[in-house]
Amino acid sequence: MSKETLAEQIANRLRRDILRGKLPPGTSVKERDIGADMGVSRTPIREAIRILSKEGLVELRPSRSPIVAISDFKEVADQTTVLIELEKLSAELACKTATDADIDHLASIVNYMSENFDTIDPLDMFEVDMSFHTALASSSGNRALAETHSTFLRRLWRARYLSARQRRNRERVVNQHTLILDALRARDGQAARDAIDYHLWRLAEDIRSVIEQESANQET
Amino acid sequence: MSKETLAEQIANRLRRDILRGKLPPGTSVKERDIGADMGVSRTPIREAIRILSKEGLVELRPSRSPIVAISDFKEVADQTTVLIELEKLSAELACKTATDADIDHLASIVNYMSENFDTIDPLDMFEVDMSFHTALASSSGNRALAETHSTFLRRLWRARYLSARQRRNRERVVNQHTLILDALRARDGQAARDAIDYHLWRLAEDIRSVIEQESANQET
DNA sequence: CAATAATTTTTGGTATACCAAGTCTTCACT
DNA sequence: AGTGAAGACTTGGTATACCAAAAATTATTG
Repeated sequence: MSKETLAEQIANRLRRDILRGKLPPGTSVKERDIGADMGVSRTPIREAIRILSKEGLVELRPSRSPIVAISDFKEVADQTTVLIELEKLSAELACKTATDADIDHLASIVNYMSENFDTIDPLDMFEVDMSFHTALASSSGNRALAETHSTFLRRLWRARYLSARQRRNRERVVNQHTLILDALRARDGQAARDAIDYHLWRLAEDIRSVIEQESANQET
Repeated sequence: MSKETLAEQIANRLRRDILRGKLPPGTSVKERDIGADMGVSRTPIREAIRILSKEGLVELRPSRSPIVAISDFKEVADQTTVLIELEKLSAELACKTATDADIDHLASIVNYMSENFDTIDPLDMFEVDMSFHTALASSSGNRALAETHSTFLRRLWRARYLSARQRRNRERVVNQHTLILDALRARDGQAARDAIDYHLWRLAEDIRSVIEQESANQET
């Protein structure tokens, strides 16, 4: 039994399909078709589409089928820029407000990654990586910030997912996470900002290369 | 004739009522009642409520009437923190990307404020002030940033509105806007960040005092 | 054959109806 | 009078039906 509303379930399912690439960008999302597929009426589907629209995953067009958002290169770069800024702020705030439990939690994530980083499945590793950043944002104690951060993290999920798959040197990630954690432990806001900046800047580069490669393939 | 969908019109109307205080925090927003008042069915109203919920103006509760969001003090402070960070980023980016037209537009707003700041109605002045910040975010050339910024600006609308009404020294605002504009013209990203930081920090103080005062009244 | 007008179809927007899960009221029983 | 159970009512969630606008298609005409 699920306590979620139907619309939320549908939103979750559609979100997964979009992020995993089952519904590639540009695909039209027709209320009736989806409804027929999933055996539910248009109403909750409509609502689910609105949810995803606010998350930036689908694009609403007046009197036209919504489509899966096409993330052109600049769009992704822009979103990454915002994400970095939000996470830097999170780190800085977390230096003041993070509890010992918060830090322990982050440490355990880093630990897990470092101990398993050559045996773990890349996809699982990716999920763990995400959880580190989410936990960091949460420990800022600023709910609005954590939520907005989470939204951007989700929008960039696909790009990050693709870039994480092809990345070889995961050791780098562990080291950088450790740096962030150290700054947090030292309660050094500026150091934390710098560590995040450096870490995510590398991410941005990875994403850039993936997007370029993907759009190059699409031209073909 | 309006090109907006009914749901959007309703959302706009409800948003205005909430921000202007006609629907004070805690008021329950019942689909059927609103529908009866405005002579429309529940469907678009339901959708409007979802929109406002994503904007943080109303709070959805499982199996319960949504209520107008209660903005406790920390919540507003947190949102202000995020807004400041977003606007600092906007200013920094704008130093690189703003076109001459963008800067001219901002300059005209500052000009208008400076020339009319003792004759203009406080409310209109407030709207002009808002447009300055919105225009600044837009000239960053980062759509995701501008949209998120706009969301937070809107969430804080009521608090800013209240603080703007009681503020006497609007000259200060004009001066600070001029500083921001100067930094922009000089394409000095750091100076722009600092100018924004200083300007909005004052705003945060104003908001703080208003909220404290309001919640004090509410205790009575 | 081309262009355009008419029509059919598709699709989102809105209204209405029904249902289930709470909430509140009321009334019976101790 | 206090307590609790039953039922009426409120309210959000979902399904279905209808409408209008926009696309796509077909027909018509030069």
